[in-house]
Amino acid sequence: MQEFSRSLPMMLYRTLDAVMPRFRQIFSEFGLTEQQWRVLRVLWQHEQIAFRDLADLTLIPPPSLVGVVDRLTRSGLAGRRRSDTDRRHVFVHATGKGVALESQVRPRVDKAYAELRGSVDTKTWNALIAGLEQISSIDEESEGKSGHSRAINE
Amino acid sequence: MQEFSRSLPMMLYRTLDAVMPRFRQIFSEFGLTEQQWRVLRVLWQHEQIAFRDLADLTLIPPPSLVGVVDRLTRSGLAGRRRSDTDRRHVFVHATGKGVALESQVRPRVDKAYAELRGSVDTKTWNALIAGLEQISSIDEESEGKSGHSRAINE
DNA sequence: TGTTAATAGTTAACATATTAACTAAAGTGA
DNA sequence: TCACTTTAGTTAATATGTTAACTATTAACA
Repeated sequence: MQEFSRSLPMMLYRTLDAVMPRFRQIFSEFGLTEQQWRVLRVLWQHEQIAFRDLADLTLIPPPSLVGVVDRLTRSGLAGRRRSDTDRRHVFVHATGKGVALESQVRPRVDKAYAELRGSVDTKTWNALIAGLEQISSIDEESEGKSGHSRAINE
Repeated sequence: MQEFSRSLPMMLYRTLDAVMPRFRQIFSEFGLTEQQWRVLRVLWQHEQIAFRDLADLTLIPPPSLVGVVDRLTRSGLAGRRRSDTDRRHVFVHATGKGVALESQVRPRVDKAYAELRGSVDTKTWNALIAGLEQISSIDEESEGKSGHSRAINE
Protein backbone atom coordinates (compact mmCIF):
# COMPACT_ATOMS: atom_id res chain seq x y z
CA MET A 1 0.00 0.00 0.00
CA GLN A 2 2.83 2.30 0.92
CA GLU A 3 4.14 1.67 -2.54
CA PHE A 4 0.96 2.77 -4.27
CA SER A 5 0.57 5.77 -2.04
CA ARG A 6 4.09 6.93 -2.86
CA SER A 7 3.90 6.26 -6.58
CA LEU A 8 4.69 9.21 -8.81
CA PRO A 9 1.13 9.75 -10.06
CA MET A 10 -0.32 9.67 -6.56
CA MET A 11 2.38 12.02 -5.30
CA LEU A 12 1.61 14.42 -8.14
CA TYR A 13 -2.12 14.35 -7.39
CA ARG A 14 -1.49 14.72 -3.68
CA THR A 15 0.74 17.72 -4.26
CA LEU A 16 -1.86 19.39 -6.46
CA ASP A 17 -4.49 18.73 -3.80
CA ALA A 18 -2.24 20.44 -1.26
CA VAL A 19 -1.32 23.39 -3.43
CA MET A 20 -4.33 24.35 -5.52
CA PRO A 21 -7.06 25.08 -2.92
CA ARG A 22 -5.40 28.32 -1.85
CA PHE A 23 -5.34 29.55 -5.44
CA ARG A 24 -8.87 28.40 -6.23
CA GLN A 25 -9.99 30.34 -3.19
CA ILE A 26 -8.62 33.52 -4.75
CA PHE A 27 -10.02 32.74 -8.19
CA SER A 28 -13.49 32.22 -6.77
CA GLU A 29 -13.39 35.63 -5.11
CA PHE A 30 -13.32 37.04 -8.63
CA GLY A 31 -15.86 34.62 -10.02
CA LEU A 32 -13.20 32.71 -11.91
CA THR A 33 -12.51 29.01 -12.14
CA GLU A 34 -9.01 27.64 -12.25
CA GLN A 35 -9.21 27.07 -16.00
CA GLN A 36 -10.65 30.50 -16.66
CA TRP A 37 -7.73 31.96 -14.76
CA ARG A 38 -5.27 29.99 -16.85
CA VAL A 39 -6.83 31.23 -20.06
CA LEU A 40 -6.82 34.84 -18.90
CA ARG A 41 -3.27 34.43 -17.63
CA VAL A 42 -2.23 33.63 -21.20
CA LEU A 43 -4.48 36.16 -22.90
CA TRP A 44 -2.94 38.92 -20.81
CA GLN A 45 0.26 38.32 -22.70
CA HIS A 46 -1.08 37.96 -26.22
CA GLU A 47 -3.08 40.47 -28.21
CA GLN A 48 -4.75 37.42 -29.64
CA ILE A 49 -3.81 33.78 -29.83
CA ALA A 50 -4.82 30.82 -31.97
CA PHE A 51 -7.20 28.46 -30.25
CA ARG A 52 -4.85 25.53 -30.47
CA ASP A 53 -1.93 27.50 -29.10
CA LEU A 54 -4.12 28.62 -26.24
CA ALA A 55 -4.92 24.98 -25.52
CA ASP A 56 -1.21 24.14 -25.51
CA LEU A 57 -0.21 26.98 -23.22
CA THR A 58 -3.02 26.43 -20.73
CA LEU A 59 -2.76 22.62 -20.87
CA ILE A 60 -6.52 22.60 -21.34
CA PRO A 61 -7.63 20.00 -23.89
CA PRO A 62 -9.39 21.60 -26.89
CA PRO A 63 -12.81 20.07 -26.17
CA SER A 64 -12.71 21.54 -22.67
CA LEU A 65 -11.31 24.83 -23.84
CA VAL A 66 -14.35 25.39 -26.04
CA GLY A 67 -16.54 25.58 -22.96
CA VAL A 68 -14.08 27.64 -20.96
CA VAL A 69 -13.85 30.27 -23.69
CA ASP A 70 -17.64 30.17 -24.11
CA ARG A 71 -18.13 31.01 -20.44
CA LEU A 72 -15.43 33.68 -20.47
CA THR A 73 -17.21 35.19 -23.47
CA ARG A 74 -20.56 35.17 -21.68
CA SER A 75 -18.88 36.86 -18.73
CA GLY A 76 -17.62 39.54 -21.10
CA LEU A 77 -14.00 38.78 -20.31
CA ALA A 78 -12.91 37.30 -23.64
CA GLY A 79 -13.97 36.93 -27.25
CA ARG A 80 -13.42 34.97 -30.47
CA ARG A 81 -12.39 36.13 -33.95
CA ARG A 82 -12.31 34.08 -37.14
CA SER A 83 -9.11 34.32 -39.11
CA ASP A 84 -9.57 35.97 -42.51
CA THR A 85 -6.70 34.17 -44.18
CA ASP A 86 -7.62 30.72 -42.91
CA ARG A 87 -11.21 30.52 -41.79
CA ARG A 88 -10.52 27.33 -39.87
CA HIS A 89 -8.53 29.26 -37.31
CA VAL A 90 -10.09 31.04 -34.38
CA PHE A 91 -8.26 33.68 -32.41
CA VAL A 92 -9.14 34.33 -28.80
CA HIS A 93 -8.58 37.65 -27.09
CA ALA A 94 -9.30 39.34 -23.78
CA THR A 95 -11.82 42.17 -23.71
CA GLY A 96 -11.22 45.45 -21.93
CA LYS A 97 -13.00 44.02 -18.94
CA GLY A 98 -10.86 40.93 -19.12
CA VAL A 99 -7.67 42.95 -19.36
CA ALA A 100 -8.71 45.13 -16.46
CA LEU A 101 -9.07 42.10 -14.26
CA GLU A 102 -5.35 41.43 -14.29
CA SER A 103 -4.43 44.21 -11.91
CA GLN A 104 -6.99 42.89 -9.46
CA VAL A 105 -6.20 39.18 -9.50
CA ARG A 106 -2.53 38.92 -10.35
CA PRO A 107 -1.24 40.58 -7.16
CA ARG A 108 -3.25 38.21 -5.00
CA VAL A 109 -2.15 35.15 -6.91
CA ASP A 110 1.46 36.26 -7.17
CA LYS A 111 1.55 36.80 -3.44
CA ALA A 112 0.11 33.38 -2.69
CA TYR A 113 2.61 31.83 -5.06
CA ALA A 114 5.48 33.66 -3.41
CA GLU A 115 4.36 32.34 -0.04
CA LEU A 116 4.21 28.84 -1.40
CA ARG A 117 7.63 29.24 -2.95
CA GLY A 118 8.95 30.57 0.33
CA SER A 119 7.74 27.60 2.28
CA VAL A 120 10.34 25.38 0.68
CA ASP A 121 14.09 25.79 0.55
CA THR A 122 15.54 26.78 -2.80
CA LYS A 123 17.54 23.61 -3.29
CA THR A 124 14.54 21.34 -2.82
CA TRP A 125 12.39 23.57 -4.99
CA ASN A 126 14.85 23.64 -7.87
CA ALA A 127 15.38 19.90 -7.70
CA LEU A 128 11.64 19.42 -7.78
CA ILE A 129 11.10 21.65 -10.79
CA ALA A 130 14.06 20.04 -12.56
CA GLY A 131 12.68 16.57 -11.92
CA LEU A 132 9.26 17.53 -13.22
CA GLU A 133 10.87 19.14 -16.22
CA GLN A 134 12.79 16.01 -17.02
CA ILE A 135 9.90 13.59 -16.70
CA SER A 136 7.42 15.80 -18.52
CA SER A 137 9.76 15.96 -21.50
CA ILE A 138 10.45 12.25 -21.73
CA ASP A 139 8.17 11.36 -24.59
CA GLU A 140 8.13 14.87 -25.98
CA GLU A 141 8.36 13.47 -29.48
CA SER A 142 7.85 9.73 -29.18
CA GLU A 143 4.12 9.93 -28.59
CA GLY A 144 1.69 12.23 -30.29
CA LYS A 145 -0.79 12.49 -27.48
CA SER A 146 -0.66 16.12 -26.48
CA GLY A 147 2.88 16.68 -27.52
CA HIS A 148 2.24 19.51 -29.89
CA SER A 149 5.26 21.12 -31.40
CA ARG A 150 3.76 24.05 -33.16
CA ALA A 151 4.69 27.69 -33.09
CA ILE A 152 3.38 29.56 -30.12
CA ASN A 153 3.09 33.10 -31.43
CA GLU A 154 0.19 33.84 -33.74
CA MET B 1 4.96 33.63 -20.10
CA GLN B 2 7.94 31.47 -19.36
CA GLU B 3 7.27 32.13 -15.73
CA PHE B 4 3.68 30.89 -15.87
CA SER B 5 4.62 27.89 -17.96
CA ARG B 6 7.23 26.85 -15.41
CA SER B 7 5.13 27.47 -12.34
CA LEU B 8 4.74 24.55 -9.98
CA PRO B 9 1.08 23.88 -10.76
CA MET B 10 1.64 23.95 -14.51
CA MET B 11 4.67 21.68 -14.17
CA LEU B 12 2.63 19.24 -12.12
CA TYR B 13 -0.16 19.19 -14.68
CA ARG B 14 2.31 18.87 -17.53
CA THR B 15 4.00 15.94 -15.84
CA LEU B 16 0.70 14.17 -15.30
CA ASP B 17 -0.19 14.76 -18.94
CA ALA B 18 3.09 13.17 -19.93
CA VAL B 19 2.87 10.23 -17.57
CA MET B 20 -0.76 9.15 -17.36
CA PRO B 21 -1.72 8.35 -20.98
CA ARG B 22 0.38 5.17 -21.00
CA PHE B 23 -1.40 3.91 -17.89
CA ARG B 24 -4.86 4.90 -19.06
CA GLN B 25 -4.16 2.97 -22.23
CA ILE B 26 -3.68 -0.17 -20.14
CA PHE B 27 -6.69 0.53 -17.94
CA SER B 28 -8.93 0.96 -20.96
CA GLU B 29 -7.87 -2.43 -22.30
CA PHE B 30 -9.57 -3.90 -19.24
CA GLY B 31 -12.56 -1.58 -19.40
CA LEU B 32 -11.33 0.40 -16.42
CA THR B 33 -11.01 4.13 -15.89
CA GLU B 34 -8.13 5.63 -13.98
CA GLN B 35 -10.27 6.14 -10.91
CA GLN B 36 -11.72 2.66 -11.06
CA TRP B 37 -8.17 1.31 -11.14
CA ARG B 38 -7.24 3.36 -8.09
CA VAL B 39 -10.19 2.02 -6.15
CA LEU B 40 -9.44 -1.56 -7.11
CA ARG B 41 -5.76 -1.02 -6.33
CA VAL B 42 -6.77 -0.22 -2.75
CA LEU B 43 -9.49 -2.84 -2.45
CA TRP B 44 -6.99 -5.53 -3.42
CA GLN B 45 -5.26 -4.85 -0.14
CA HIS B 46 -8.24 -4.56 2.16
CA GLU B 47 -10.89 -7.18 2.82
CA GLN B 48 -13.16 -4.20 3.16
CA ILE B 49 -12.60 -0.53 3.79
CA ALA B 50 -14.68 2.36 5.07
CA PHE B 51 -15.93 4.67 2.35
CA ARG B 52 -14.11 7.67 3.71
CA ASP B 53 -10.84 5.83 4.09
CA LEU B 54 -11.19 4.67 0.51
CA ALA B 55 -11.64 8.27 -0.55
CA ASP B 56 -8.50 9.26 1.36
CA LEU B 57 -6.34 6.48 -0.04
CA THR B 58 -7.45 6.95 -3.64
CA LEU B 59 -7.45 10.75 -3.42
CA ILE B 60 -10.90 10.66 -4.97
CA PRO B 61 -13.29 13.18 -3.39
CA PRO B 62 -16.28 11.48 -1.75
CA PRO B 63 -18.89 12.90 -4.14
CA SER B 64 -16.93 11.48 -7.07
CA LEU B 65 -16.22 8.22 -5.31
CA VAL B 66 -19.94 7.54 -5.00
CA GLY B 67 -20.20 7.30 -8.77
CA VAL B 68 -16.98 5.35 -9.18
CA VAL B 69 -18.11 2.70 -6.70
CA ASP B 70 -21.56 2.66 -8.33
CA ARG B 71 -20.04 1.85 -11.70
CA LEU B 72 -17.66 -0.73 -10.25
CA THR B 73 -20.68 -2.33 -8.61
CA ARG B 74 -22.61 -2.41 -11.88
CA SER B 75 -19.58 -4.01 -13.51
CA GLY B 76 -19.65 -6.65 -10.81
CA LEU B 77 -16.16 -5.76 -9.61
CA ALA B 78 -17.01 -4.28 -6.21
CA GLY B 79 -19.81 -4.00 -3.68
CA ARG B 80 -21.09 -2.07 -0.67
CA ARG B 81 -21.97 -3.23 2.85
CA ARG B 82 -23.64 -1.21 5.58
CA SER B 83 -21.97 -1.37 8.96
CA ASP B 84 -24.08 -3.13 11.60
CA THR B 85 -22.59 -1.27 14.52
CA ASP B 86 -22.86 2.19 12.96
CA ARG B 87 -25.32 2.28 10.11
CA ARG B 88 -23.86 5.51 8.82
CA HIS B 89 -20.73 3.72 7.69
CA VAL B 90 -20.44 1.93 4.38
CA PHE B 91 -17.75 -0.61 3.68
CA VAL B 92 -16.60 -1.24 0.15
CA HIS B 93 -15.10 -4.53 -1.00
CA ALA B 94 -13.93 -6.21 -4.19
CA THR B 95 -15.96 -9.11 -5.54
CA GLY B 96 -14.41 -12.37 -6.73
CA LYS B 97 -14.42 -10.96 -10.20
CA GLY B 98 -12.78 -7.80 -8.97
CA VAL B 99 -10.12 -9.70 -7.09
CA ALA B 100 -9.43 -11.90 -10.10
CA LEU B 101 -8.69 -8.84 -12.18
CA GLU B 102 -5.55 -8.05 -10.21
CA SER B 103 -3.43 -10.78 -11.75
CA GLN B 104 -4.40 -9.51 -15.20
CA VAL B 105 -3.88 -5.77 -14.79
CA ARG B 106 -1.18 -5.39 -12.16
CA PRO B 107 1.62 -6.98 -14.20
CA ARG B 108 0.96 -4.68 -17.11
CA VAL B 109 0.78 -1.59 -14.92
CA ASP B 110 3.77 -2.57 -12.83
CA LYS B 111 5.79 -3.07 -15.97
CA ALA B 112 4.83 0.30 -17.38
CA TYR B 113 5.68 1.91 -14.07
CA ALA B 114 9.06 0.19 -13.98
CA GLU B 115 9.81 1.51 -17.45
CA LEU B 116 8.84 5.00 -16.40
CA ARG B 117 10.98 4.69 -13.31
CA GLY B 118 13.85 3.44 -15.41
CA SER B 119 13.71 6.38 -17.75
CA VAL B 120 15.03 8.69 -15.06
CA ASP B 121 18.18 8.40 -13.01
CA THR B 122 17.74 7.42 -9.38
CA LYS B 123 19.09 10.64 -7.96
CA THR B 124 16.68 12.81 -9.92
CA TRP B 125 13.79 10.51 -9.16
CA ASN B 126 14.43 10.48 -5.43
CA ALA B 127 14.84 14.25 -5.32
CA LEU B 128 11.57 14.60 -7.20
CA ILE B 129 9.63 12.31 -4.88
CA ALA B 130 11.18 14.00 -1.86
CA GLY B 131 10.22 17.42 -3.13
CA LEU B 132 6.65 16.32 -3.79
CA GLU B 133 6.54 14.75 -0.37
CA GLN B 134 7.66 17.96 1.28
CA ILE B 135 5.26 20.25 -0.52
CA SER B 136 2.28 17.95 -0.21
CA SER B 137 2.74 17.84 3.54
CA ILE B 138 3.08 21.59 4.06
CA ASP B 139 -0.41 22.34 5.31
CA GLU B 140 -1.03 18.82 6.52
CA GLU B 141 -2.70 20.24 9.59
CA SER B 142 -3.06 23.97 9.05
CA GLU B 143 -5.98 23.68 6.65
CA GLY B 144 -8.85 21.31 6.90
CA LYS B 145 -9.57 21.02 3.19
CA SER B 146 -8.82 17.43 2.45
CA GLY B 147 -6.31 16.97 5.17
CA HIS B 148 -7.96 14.06 6.88
CA SER B 149 -6.09 12.56 9.72
CA ARG B 150 -8.15 9.52 10.48
CA ALA B 151 -7.10 5.95 10.96
CA ILE B 152 -6.59 4.08 7.77
CA ASN B 153 -7.29 0.53 8.85
CA GLU B 154 -10.93 -0.36 9.38
C1' DT C 1 -9.84 20.88 -61.54
C1' DG C 2 -12.16 17.31 -59.02
C1' DT C 3 -10.98 14.06 -55.46
C1' DT C 4 -8.75 12.88 -51.35
C1' DA C 5 -6.12 13.75 -47.28
C1' DA C 6 -5.04 16.79 -43.51
C1' DT C 7 -6.31 20.65 -40.04
C1' DA C 8 -8.88 23.49 -36.71
C1' DG C 9 -12.50 23.79 -34.09
C1' DT C 10 -16.50 21.84 -32.36
C1' DT C 11 -20.01 18.47 -30.68
C1' DA C 12 -21.26 14.25 -28.31
C1' DA C 13 -21.18 10.85 -24.63
C1' DC C 14 -19.57 9.60 -20.53
C1' DA C 15 -16.78 10.02 -16.21
C1' DT C 16 -14.87 12.91 -12.76
C1' DA C 17 -13.91 17.40 -9.89
C1' DT C 18 -15.71 21.05 -6.95
C1' DT C 19 -18.74 23.12 -3.73
C1' DA C 20 -22.93 23.32 -1.30
C1' DA C 21 -26.85 21.28 0.50
C1' DC C 22 -29.27 17.38 2.27
C1' DT C 23 -30.53 12.87 4.77
C1' DA C 24 -29.89 9.41 8.08
C1' DA C 25 -27.72 7.97 12.11
C1' DA C 26 -25.04 8.75 16.30
C1' DG C 27 -23.40 11.41 19.89
C1' DT C 28 -24.17 15.29 23.63
C1' DG C 29 -26.04 17.53 27.27
C1' DA C 30 -29.76 19.92 29.79
C1' DT D 1 -35.97 11.82 26.86
C1' DC D 2 -35.74 15.82 23.64
C1' DA D 3 -33.37 19.39 21.18
C1' DC D 4 -28.82 20.34 19.27
C1' DT D 5 -24.65 18.99 17.13
C1' DT D 6 -21.69 16.03 14.64
C1' DT D 7 -20.60 12.51 11.33
C1' DA D 8 -20.94 9.52 6.99
C1' DG D 9 -22.63 9.12 2.87
C1' DT D 10 -25.21 10.93 -0.75
C1' DT D 11 -27.46 14.20 -4.07
C1' DA D 12 -27.45 18.39 -6.82
C1' DA D 13 -25.57 21.87 -9.93
C1' DT D 14 -22.01 23.30 -12.64
C1' DA D 15 -17.44 22.90 -14.84
C1' DT D 16 -13.91 20.11 -16.70
C1' DG D 17 -11.38 15.79 -18.51
C1' DT D 18 -11.23 12.03 -21.99
C1' DT D 19 -12.05 9.88 -26.32
C1' DA D 20 -14.33 9.56 -30.55
C1' DA D 21 -16.82 11.45 -34.16
C1' DC D 22 -18.14 15.26 -37.04
C1' DT D 23 -18.09 19.81 -39.86
C1' DA D 24 -15.87 23.30 -42.37
C1' DT D 25 -11.95 24.58 -44.60
C1' DT D 26 -7.61 24.13 -46.70
C1' DA D 27 -3.81 21.59 -48.73
C1' DA D 28 -2.09 17.92 -51.92
C1' DC D 29 -2.10 15.71 -56.14
C1' DA D 30 -3.33 12.72 -59.69
